[in-house]
Amino acid sequence: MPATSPPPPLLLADADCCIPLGVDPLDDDSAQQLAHAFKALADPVRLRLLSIIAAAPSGEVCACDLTAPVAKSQPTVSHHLKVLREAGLVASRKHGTWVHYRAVPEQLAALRQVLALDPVSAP
Amino acid sequence: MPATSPPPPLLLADADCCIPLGVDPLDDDSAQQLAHAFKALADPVRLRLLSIIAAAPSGEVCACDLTAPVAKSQPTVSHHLKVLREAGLVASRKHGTWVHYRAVPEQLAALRQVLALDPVSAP
DNA sequence: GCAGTCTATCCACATCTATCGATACATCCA
DNA sequence: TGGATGTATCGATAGATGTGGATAGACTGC
Repeated sequence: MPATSPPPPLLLADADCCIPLGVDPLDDDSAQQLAHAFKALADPVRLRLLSIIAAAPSGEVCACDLTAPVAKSQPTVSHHLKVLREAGLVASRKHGTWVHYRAVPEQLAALRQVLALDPVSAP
Repeated sequence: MPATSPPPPLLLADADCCIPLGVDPLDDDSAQQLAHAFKALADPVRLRLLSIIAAAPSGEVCACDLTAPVAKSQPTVSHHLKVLREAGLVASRKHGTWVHYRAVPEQLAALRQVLALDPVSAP
């Protein structure tokens, strides 16, 4: 049923949850959002998928070219891509039968900023 | 039995697994190590603990002051601190009966570097 | 020594998650 | 229109993980 639309990828850049860890203790809500984002990175298959996508010269990679490098089944790769998409780390674009994935630099930058200890070292 | 010593915290800075994601696709071993580190960050309680430790003015926090802020039991907090310690994100120091925890900036910097897309933006 | 306190470990349990076969959906082409 | 292909979803299952009570170990002060 289309009553419940798919949850939009949470954009950390828009939230107030990206204060460097060393500056202010996290409140509970921010910690929940950040944990969700880091959870998407907490799997070797997803890290490899993200690195393949991010390192692509064209900036985009067809999903059909992602199953072989990670040596997983097509449903498994699709599941991991969904997790990365819902975490806002990648974005997808339909191109006929194929789906092309690209990295979202803003989300990666937001996570980098959180891992900083002082406010100045955050780019 | 003390035959098996506790595993040392894996130091990403010493490994060759900290190449920015956008530069080179990750090999399987590097992905495993990185996933282990990000897994430590993939829990809201651990993120809050790490932020409290990293934001401490003295640079250290007694474990006895960490149970109340996160509203978890002492065994649970001890477990999460162990995960952070084994991931190399915090270090501990015994001070009599108490144990003081401090953040490990090098490990956080290594993870930040991985989340970069281009080699120059890595500090 | 002994009681009290702080920390880590052990154990059990509920929940979450990665994985893959089967299948549905969407699109293209003949 | 029908077959082929790429992708997403469903269902089931094995393994990982968060949580806390009970308990052991370490240290302090009396």
